[in-house]
Amino acid sequence: MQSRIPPPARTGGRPRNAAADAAILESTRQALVELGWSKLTLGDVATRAGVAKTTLYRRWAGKSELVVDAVAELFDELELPDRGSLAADIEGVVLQFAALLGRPETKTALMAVVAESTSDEPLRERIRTSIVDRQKRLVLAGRKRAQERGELPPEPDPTAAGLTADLIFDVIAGAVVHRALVSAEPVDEDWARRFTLLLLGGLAAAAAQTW
Amino acid sequence: MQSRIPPPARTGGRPRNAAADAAILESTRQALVELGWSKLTLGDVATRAGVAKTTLYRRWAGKSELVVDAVAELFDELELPDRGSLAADIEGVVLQFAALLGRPETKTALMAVVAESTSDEPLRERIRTSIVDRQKRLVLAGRKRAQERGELPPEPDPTAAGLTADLIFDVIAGAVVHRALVSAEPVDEDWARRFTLLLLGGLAAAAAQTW
Amino acid sequence: MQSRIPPPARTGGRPRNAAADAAILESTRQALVELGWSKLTLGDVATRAGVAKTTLYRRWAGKSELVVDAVAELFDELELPDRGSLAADIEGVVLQFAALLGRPETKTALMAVVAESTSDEPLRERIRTSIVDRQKRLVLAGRKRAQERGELPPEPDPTAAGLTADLIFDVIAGAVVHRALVSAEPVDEDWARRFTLLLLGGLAAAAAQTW
Amino acid sequence: MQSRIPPPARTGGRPRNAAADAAILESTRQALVELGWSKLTLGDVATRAGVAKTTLYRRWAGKSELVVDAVAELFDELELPDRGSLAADIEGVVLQFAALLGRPETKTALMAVVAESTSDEPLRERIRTSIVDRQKRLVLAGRKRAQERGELPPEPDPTAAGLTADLIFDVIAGAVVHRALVSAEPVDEDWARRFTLLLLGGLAAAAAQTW
DNA sequence: AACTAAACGAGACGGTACGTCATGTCTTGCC
DNA sequence: GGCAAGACATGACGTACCGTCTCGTTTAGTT
Repeated sequence: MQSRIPPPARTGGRPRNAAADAAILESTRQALVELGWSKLTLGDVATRAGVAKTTLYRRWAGKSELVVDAVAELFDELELPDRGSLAADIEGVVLQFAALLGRPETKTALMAVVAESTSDEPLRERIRTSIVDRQKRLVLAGRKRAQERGELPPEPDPTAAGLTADLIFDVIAGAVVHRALVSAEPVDEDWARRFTLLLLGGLAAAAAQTW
Repeated sequence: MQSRIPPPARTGGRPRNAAADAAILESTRQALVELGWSKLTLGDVATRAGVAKTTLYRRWAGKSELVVDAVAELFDELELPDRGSLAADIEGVVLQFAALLGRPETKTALMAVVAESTSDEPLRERIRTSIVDRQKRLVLAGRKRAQERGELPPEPDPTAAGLTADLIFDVIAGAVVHRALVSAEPVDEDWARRFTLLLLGGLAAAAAQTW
Repeated sequence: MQSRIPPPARTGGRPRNAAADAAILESTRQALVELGWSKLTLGDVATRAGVAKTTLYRRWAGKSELVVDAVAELFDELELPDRGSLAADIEGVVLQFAALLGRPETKTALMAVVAESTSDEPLRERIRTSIVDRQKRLVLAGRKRAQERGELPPEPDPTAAGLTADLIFDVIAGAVVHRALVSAEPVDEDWARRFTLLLLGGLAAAAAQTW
Repeated sequence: MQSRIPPPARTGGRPRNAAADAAILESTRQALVELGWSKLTLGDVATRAGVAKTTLYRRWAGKSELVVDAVAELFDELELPDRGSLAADIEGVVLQFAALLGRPETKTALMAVVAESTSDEPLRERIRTSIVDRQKRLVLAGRKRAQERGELPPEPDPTAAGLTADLIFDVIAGAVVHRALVSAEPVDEDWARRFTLLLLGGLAAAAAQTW
């Protein structure tokens, strides 16, 4: 995944300061918390990072690209906890994801860049690769683990398996995001339990059908 | 819900031009389609509407408020079709909602104002009353109709009923939005059928438990 | 002479603040004294004048145009003193002109805008009308007065008269500017006397020839 | 006169590339013609000369110094032609000087560096030695030759001689510059003849006085 | 029919941020 | 040590919108 503007083919010249990247991304998250998306300015980010505006523009094409990168780093910490059962694993992921969305930089930035991406195809692509697909791995890993535990039967048809995984993913991610950001209600243990119950029940019912 | 700035108590003076409101809202939607949220400017909207900037500011407090109103009008057309069964009704709502989200002005505006609302409580309130609650009513109406048909048992506990309705609502709206805007995959009849199957199966399983 | 950007044909709208013009021009001269031409910035001028940068750009196209106007105001104070004889009048004008060129805002600005004008024809035209031609009037007025006094014969041939006036003008203005700005030597009473002697002697000799 | 930054005392290391100097000065003149003073940038000059910016800064302190050197080279070609009489010699110098000022790089650069020099004493000094004094020598040489021819009497008082030479120099250089750059009229043979007539007549008249 | 008070268009205004550009310095690796 | 390449901090550029303001001009509904 390449979202920063790459340095020119190295034929000479002073190399870019690697520390600046980290400082810029951290400052971006900080500024997002304090100012929100629409009041965040690249000049301000540069100042916080102790870096010139030109340095920032040399590496990122604009506000959206920078924010996507800054937020994407946060999604690296998501992982599938092993809580012993499929239901518990799902609850764990839901709560972990909700905790991430509860952080002000994430909640503000995520919706804003998605909004921008509705009229910017490359940006949508970058969001998908940098952010969204990291979560999809969790769904696949969770199913694999459940199958190893014998909680789920092996899926013989790979096409149907992919469709189901996509559906599950949209349901989980969509419900949690909607609950947290649109309904603005807490995603607590109780909600996670009820949601997991609904999801697993639905999957069982669906598995009984011909898809 | 009143989001426009109200005219002063009428003691005389020229009344506001009612046609201007419609022109402004329509121009706002048009501009959203062409420019997206971040490049939409109020000056541009005023020009398109053939109206002075002052006229616009006399009636709305800012960009977010204006866009919420402009988009809210689109949600007026949502209604619960009677397709004969609970499953068919849900599929109908899903497809209707997806069709609305397919329009560029809706998709852009919805995510953008939600993003702004993460750091603007009054705005979130306005979004809830103008937009979100219009959808939630469909869930409630759908359940009522299903109970009348005998497809669902009456819910004796109003608290549990509310919790369930909220959960269903977050799942439906969240999944459709995520599919349409983030995954950027089509919400077609097939997807709607598979999603409905999952949802109803989950509800049945959940109803068998003590919530 | 029109060097400011004119306001649009008045059909409505808030009128320009006339006081701002004076404040801007005065601030420009002040900044020229302190900073010199190349370090003068329009943002700084705007700040000094207590005016927004946009106001400044609404009225002038750029640095050169602004400085020409600012300096041109200084040339309004030049006038032909009546000192009783042609020689004394010339000496008076020379000293007056030298005093003007001695002011730091004039000396810096004049050469700089002339330099810019070498690759900017409209600017040269503006300099000529706003600044240079004001001085040429002094030559014509001086000759007229000398003719009334009987010190010079009436000039029957208008073409030759024009040529002579242009030549005199280039000699006077050029010599004073060169002495003051390039040689950087004082234009004092002694120099003025010697220069006038040379000029009048030359004119008398030239008048004896067929031009 | 040394206006380039001298290389460090030679203790070893790679010597400077002498060809680069010529390329830089030539590129400077070229860029002056195309861009004018204010739009000329050192980075652009370096690129044209096929040289790194650092090389340029290693040798010159800034834009003014570089341009003075670039233009000074042009003044090397000035010389006093022997046309047989004082009047003809003066006309020849005037035309030669005018031809130099007619070149766009000269006219632009000369005024610009003089403007900068009004607030930069070392720069003025450099201009005087590199450029102005080259012209003044022509005045002195011309007088010497005229005295040898017997057209002018020997000047017994060296102080008065210096004063007169300075005055003549300011008058010639000033008038030609003003005619060419400010009035923007051609300095042709006719003008040169009329100007010389005026000057020589003035000198004769002045010589008749006690200075 | 005249009065009155607000709406309206136009556009100036003080601000703030934009994204670009030039300056003069620095760092790196090759000659 | 010179040199090409290019990153860097700095700071001005000229533009675009912001939201407010000041005009002169409608446009009702009173009186």
